[in-house]
Amino acid sequence: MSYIIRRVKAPRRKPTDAELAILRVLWTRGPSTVRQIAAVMGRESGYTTFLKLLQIMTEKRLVVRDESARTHVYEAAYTQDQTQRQLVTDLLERAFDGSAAQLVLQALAAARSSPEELAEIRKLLRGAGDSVKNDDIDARKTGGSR
Amino acid sequence: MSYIIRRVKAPRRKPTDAELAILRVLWTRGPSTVRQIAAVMGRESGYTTFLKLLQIMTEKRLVVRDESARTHVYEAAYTQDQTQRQLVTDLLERAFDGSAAQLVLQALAAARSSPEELAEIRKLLRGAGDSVKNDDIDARKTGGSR
DNA sequence: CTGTCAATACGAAAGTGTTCGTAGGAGATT
DNA sequence: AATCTCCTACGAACACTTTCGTATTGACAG
Repeated sequence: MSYIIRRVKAPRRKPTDAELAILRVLWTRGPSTVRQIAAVMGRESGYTTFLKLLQIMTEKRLVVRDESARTHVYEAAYTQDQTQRQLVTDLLERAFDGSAAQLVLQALAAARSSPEELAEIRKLLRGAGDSVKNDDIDARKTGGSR
Repeated sequence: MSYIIRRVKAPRRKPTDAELAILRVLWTRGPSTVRQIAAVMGRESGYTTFLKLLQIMTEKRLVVRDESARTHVYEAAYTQDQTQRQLVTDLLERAFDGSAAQLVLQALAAARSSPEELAEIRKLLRGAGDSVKNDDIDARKTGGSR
């Protein structure tokens, strides 16, 4: 007798480009309908495209769907922090051999950070001391983004 | 009269997963043959897969092929630094709204950096002063990676 | 009840990425 | 020359992502 191996819970792949774009809307706007998302993205025409994507994302458990009302409301299943960390971890091992220092270096070079940002990063490093605890960092929030 | 728009030079897309894996081999080993790459990756069986990928990468100008000998030798077209920066830039705007500070934060949280790495990052920040010049950073080299 | 509007569900098409089987050529060995 | 081995070239198959056309359903006004 042979068994078919069935994956009970998807291994949580990283979101694709289009999916990430939608997640960004959900993170900034909060729970939203398909139409709202399409509107924010300035593609009112491609309504069904977003619907389809959100259906797929629901299957992948990237978003949670509230079906109580006739018009469904979607919400990101993971916080922006969680997803960002996942993506950074992925990039770290795919292209940086796990060297966070090298990645930080490239980030600074790529973004030409403002003095404010540099100061903030210094503060974070100082605060982190010598061992970084994830929860500490989760609690902290960065003020302005650009 | 109407003209067909022809893209003369591909806009240099970012390497895919499989492509990046091959590039990593080329960066560490230097110019290599298909067989060498397949061997390093422990997939001697999938020889033609790597050959195909390298042919595609040659078209995309991700690698340069030396055809002078019967057995071709491939070399990365861009340095690891250049590619890393491209990938970081991409991630930065796709998932971090351009906030380098936030990305640095997540990198530190994700990697649980060693004290040595943290010290190194601090040094880089100090050296960077208030405005980061890319060339400065290019010149500098990080010692150990993990 | 019936028509209309807006929303979901579904599937097909097009593009890209990855794997692999097969063909054919060049050089070495017998 | 015939054969064997290693190499490149090529195309097909498969999976995944994105887009879009069409069908169906539910709510509601008339």
